[in-house]
Amino acid sequence: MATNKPRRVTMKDVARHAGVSQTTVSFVLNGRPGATIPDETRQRILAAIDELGYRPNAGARALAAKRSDWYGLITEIVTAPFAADVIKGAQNRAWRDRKFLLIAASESDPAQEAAALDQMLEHRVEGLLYATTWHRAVTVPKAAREVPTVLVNCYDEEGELPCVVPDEVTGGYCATRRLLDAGHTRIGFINLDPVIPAAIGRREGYERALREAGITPDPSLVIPGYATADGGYTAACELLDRTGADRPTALFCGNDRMAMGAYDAIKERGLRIPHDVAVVGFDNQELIAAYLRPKLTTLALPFEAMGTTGVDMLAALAAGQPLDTHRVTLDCPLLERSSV
Amino acid sequence: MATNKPRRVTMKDVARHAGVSQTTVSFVLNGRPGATIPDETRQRILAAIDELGYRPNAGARALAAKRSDWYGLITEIVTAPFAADVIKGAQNRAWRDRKFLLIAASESDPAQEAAALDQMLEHRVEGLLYATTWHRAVTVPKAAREVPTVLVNCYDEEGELPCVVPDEVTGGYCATRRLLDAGHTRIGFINLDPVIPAAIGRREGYERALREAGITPDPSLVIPGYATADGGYTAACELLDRTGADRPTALFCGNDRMAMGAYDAIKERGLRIPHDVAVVGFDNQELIAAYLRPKLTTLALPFEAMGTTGVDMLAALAAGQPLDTHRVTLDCPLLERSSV
DNA sequence: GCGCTTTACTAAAGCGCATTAATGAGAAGC
DNA sequence: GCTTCTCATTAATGCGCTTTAGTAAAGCGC
Repeated sequence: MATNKPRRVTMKDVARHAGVSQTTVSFVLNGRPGATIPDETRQRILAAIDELGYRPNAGARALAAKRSDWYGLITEIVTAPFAADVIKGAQNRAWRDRKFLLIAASESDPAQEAAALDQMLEHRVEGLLYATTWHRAVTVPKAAREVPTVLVNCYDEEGELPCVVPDEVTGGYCATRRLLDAGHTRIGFINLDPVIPAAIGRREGYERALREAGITPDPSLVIPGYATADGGYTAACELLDRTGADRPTALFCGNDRMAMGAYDAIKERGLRIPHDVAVVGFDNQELIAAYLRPKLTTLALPFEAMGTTGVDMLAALAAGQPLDTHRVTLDCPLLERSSV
Repeated sequence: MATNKPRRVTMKDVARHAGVSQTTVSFVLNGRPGATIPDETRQRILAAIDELGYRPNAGARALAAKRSDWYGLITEIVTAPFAADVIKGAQNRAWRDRKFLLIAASESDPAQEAAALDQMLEHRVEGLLYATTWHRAVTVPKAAREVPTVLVNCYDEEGELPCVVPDEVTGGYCATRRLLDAGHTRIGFINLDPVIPAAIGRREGYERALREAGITPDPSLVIPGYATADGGYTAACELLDRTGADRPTALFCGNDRMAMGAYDAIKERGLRIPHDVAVVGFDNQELIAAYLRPKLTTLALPFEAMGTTGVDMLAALAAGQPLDTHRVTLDCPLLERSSV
């Protein structure tokens, strides 16, 4: 059933209704500099637009102006709260610049990712944001080179593409520093998988903070664990079952889920948080951090800020400006709650 | 600095390179039925496309074909995990139909919402999905009437717009039924704010399940609470502090956060889950439900399914087909864990 | 060889807009 | 009264594509 479409109002209709040419309408709409339009005419045109309910056709405009006003955002998994924050940040900044975000989830499937990328390029995106849920090296599909691209929360091995990533070192430093400031000197560090950037960077920050405080890092206090509550539980048990002065009085956990497990281990032993053992987490997962008892002091990854910064970098690149920093790092803010 | 753009390859370039007309290239690309194109020619054209790295221009295509292939999705808050699931479902289904999703967050700000809607209409979306994070009545901006619109997880008071919502009644029924099947006869119901659809529907289901089991619902067992862990804790205390046979042996909680609070109240009293008190939650918030001890049996809201169904309804509407159901309800699946 | 159909292809119009070059009207200058 | 200039406006072109209305050539039956 071809439901005879009512044919949308076009600029020409507006022009006729206002008794001017289509060009004049276009000038009014785009605030053409160099074209002087008396207020009387402008009002007449605006009135016509209003009366007819005219809406510019973004596609036609893009075609004629050779600007799409689109940015593409490819993210691994839409569902992850992390990804959502990146989207939020990017979206807000993009709309501010009157750009639109074309969002696609790759769902970690290369085929789907390639398809998404194709679609974006066919929509003539003026730039591409490529975001991951966890900080790591990625291989970006070649097609992405056709357009300015910024990596968010990841980087390419070759270092060819600009990126914006969290400052893991400073994150580890801040967490440790917070515990040192609270008087702790034996600080256990339940780290993530030691080969990933987060684990490497945070450990570096952890050790730096200790050295600055005149403490020689004790490698036996750093143990890796699976990034789950169980993993945190197991690792915490190992640290807490040491005897006497050997036992840490504070734990810095690789993420909030691990901190959740650590809480269990601590409580099981009749120890109190933060009196006997202080805990700092990482990730600031609201549902965990804010609802654990006591509430968890943790560091947040700057997802939203990475989203906005990514768009800013893209805007610069798309405008042909050189970036002053090829690799931007953003701080991980410390969120004070009650576990230290 | 106008970095002289290299001018993209167009269909005309492909045509020239393959020694055919632009029309023929178009026919090949669109698999025109009725046009017969010998394989030899088709291959020549495909080769040319490949060699030149041609990509169709989606905007131009939309303009000429008068189809945008866009659907718009307006959601309250991108950040909420709920919204992410709707996006995921809608996105997947849309891509399957070779449609694209233009996603915007209204962030509960009417001005931003209106702006987003304008942008969508200017991009000539062929349909609109309007989604909320919690099931309720909404007032949709008038402009949405310009295009087929489906409400997701919400409805309009007038009942004019088609919608897809969770079946709260069946949800409440299933939860209660599960507890009845486990042998419980005094089931406390810590409900959400009694005026919202979720609370009303679930209570109806709760009472129906009881009656079916030959139990007369005891209104004193139903108490509303704030939708937080604290709210759940307070309500649970009230129920659990009743004496003897008056005390419920099972709790059905309005959401997982409230269940989390209820857990605390139960454990505080030295009662065990599920032996002394069984608990069923709602929402299936992974971070809570899967990590509570014992893991929480809960119902999931069908966000992803609502997303896909919404797109399906939109597709039907956009094709001019009548919907067989104006108001689609989707079941809330029960997720068995260990709290019953 | 004739008319007819089928096959393989194309010219041209136009989608709704931005943009360039141009034009007519009036004001200013002499 | 004439030119020159500014102001307000527009005709016309084309962005890259789809689609309609064709046409030239080949194939076929008789």
